[in-house]
Amino acid sequence: MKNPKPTESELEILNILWDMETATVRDVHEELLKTKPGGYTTTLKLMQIMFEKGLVSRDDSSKTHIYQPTVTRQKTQKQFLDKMISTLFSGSSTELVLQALGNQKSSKNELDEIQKYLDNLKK
Amino acid sequence: MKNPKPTESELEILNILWDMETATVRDVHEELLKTKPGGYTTTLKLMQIMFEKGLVSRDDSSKTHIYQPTVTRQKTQKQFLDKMISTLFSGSSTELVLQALGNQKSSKNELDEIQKYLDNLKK
DNA sequence: TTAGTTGTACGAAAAAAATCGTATAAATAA
DNA sequence: TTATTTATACGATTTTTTTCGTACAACTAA
Repeated sequence: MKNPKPTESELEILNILWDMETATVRDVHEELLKTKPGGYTTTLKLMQIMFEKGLVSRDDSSKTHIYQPTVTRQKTQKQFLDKMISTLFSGSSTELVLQALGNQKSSKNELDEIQKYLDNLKK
Repeated sequence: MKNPKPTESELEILNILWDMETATVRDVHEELLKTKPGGYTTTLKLMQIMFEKGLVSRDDSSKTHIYQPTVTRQKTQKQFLDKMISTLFSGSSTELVLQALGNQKSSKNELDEIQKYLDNLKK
């Protein structure tokens, strides 16, 4: 599979890897435990599967392997956004944006930032 | 379960129901076939499960049951957006909006619409 | 050296989701 | 009436995802 869509659990792990840049299974597992119970080997297995799928790479030169994400946060965000726009917003990113803006209200600063961005886009 | 998160397949069916307002299993199945192969009973089973979950209601007064979505497109959009914002955009809807705007470029008209919306929000 | 600790590999079980076959009842056509 | 078509119900199987137990190797401390 070229761009395998990460599963829910894999996404949690990717999030940690994106923050840490580089991490061992234990690092990731400890971080996961903060929000979700589970055994160490579960995390290990997941990361092994992610390695097989090519979602992460690893340095196995020493006993404790060191993992890195191979997909970027941005790319993955885009992957999920695109999917969502097509299946839930009939292909209209505008619809999604309006809905997202309506949902949680952003601060004035954030709105300004978006407007600035829009002005740029329009030029 | 109060607000069960529809699965991928259930979402496809909901999309059809949202468009048709009301539909039989056959209606839905025929529509599904246009984009995805599969047997009739598969669709039937899925819709039965959705009924059990409360995602759809049905009128079974005649032999051929007539289904309706019980969740709105909007509510479901919000449900998935919220999930996505929290797991993939560290809780920032602004980040998501910027990313969505950057991805596919919207037409000038759409951008205007968003700006108008923003102006309204800021007041 | 030997016991304990920490790590990976791997298979298998459990859980969740999707698919389908078969039975059967109701409607329809001949 | 009888055969055919068209539905639902429902259990079973398959597939995908998640979880975990066990074996074993490498490192660490005594």
